[in-house]
Amino acid sequence: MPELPEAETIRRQLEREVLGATIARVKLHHPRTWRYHHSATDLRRMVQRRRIVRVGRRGKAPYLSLDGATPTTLIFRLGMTGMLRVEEAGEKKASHTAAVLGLEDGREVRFLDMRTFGALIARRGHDVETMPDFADYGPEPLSETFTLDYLREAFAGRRAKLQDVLMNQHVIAGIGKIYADEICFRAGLRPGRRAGGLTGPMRARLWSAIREVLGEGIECGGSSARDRAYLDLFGEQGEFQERMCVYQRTGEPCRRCGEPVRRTRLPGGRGMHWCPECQR
DNA sequence: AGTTGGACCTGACTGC
DNA sequence: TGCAGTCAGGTCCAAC
Repeated sequence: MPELPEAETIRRQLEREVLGATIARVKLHHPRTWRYHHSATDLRRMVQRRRIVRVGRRGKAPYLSLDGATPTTLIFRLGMTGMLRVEEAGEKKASHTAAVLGLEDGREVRFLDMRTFGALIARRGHDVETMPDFADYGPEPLSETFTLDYLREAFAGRRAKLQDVLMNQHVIAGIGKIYADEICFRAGLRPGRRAGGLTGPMRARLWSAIREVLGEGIECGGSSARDRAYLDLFGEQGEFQERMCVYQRTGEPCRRCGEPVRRTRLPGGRGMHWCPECQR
């Protein structure tokens, strides 16, 4: 599923492909894609006939900064199955094409979204930190604002599970289930333990693991673990799944100690993958 | 405020 | 073969 490394891969590819291009027209095919707007027309008007002056990302969401009389930002909420493609206008559209941005040069940015958890959101202005989507977001884990001190303060008193807190976008932006499992493995910590109970050395290991694992995810161009998983702007798979140690490896030997990887699913909760030997 | 659990979706897979 | 049930897990929202 698209998490920070996948979103960053998309951002980098988009930057190369469409920075400076002008969006000539917008076609919205699925009503859930514009559900954050009063109407499809409202969203279309905010985005059409504008030039892309910056390609950014906050957490799991790539976005386009658009110029014009009123500066505007177009945010891509990818949800579970949202994907972006850049293709020639004549090329056959994939099924589940939810929206299309037609560029002046004849290419299209296509938004695919099988489960329609994703959305396109246009906001006035260019400062995403003040937008309701991101105002309460935690720091970018690969930026300088994400320090060990921040991690200590943000985790203090937290009774929720480590996995849940890692995935909480208000604590740290950009981590989802796949990378949460892999980060916990790298840090040698069980995803089910309470986040507030970590010792100083544990937090230091976790801090390093977050940055290492997400950095490697980006180097690999993201992960395409499942059948219908993430593909990049050109329909290509990422490679991080080949490096994964626990996610979706239930019963397979731990890459470090050989013990079978365990999967725990609490009633009502998400599944957690972890090594009972390597993680405490 | 923090935490939990359900709802939103569709397609692949499982078991009878 | 068919068909109900389960699972995938990002985000929002209601309830404690």
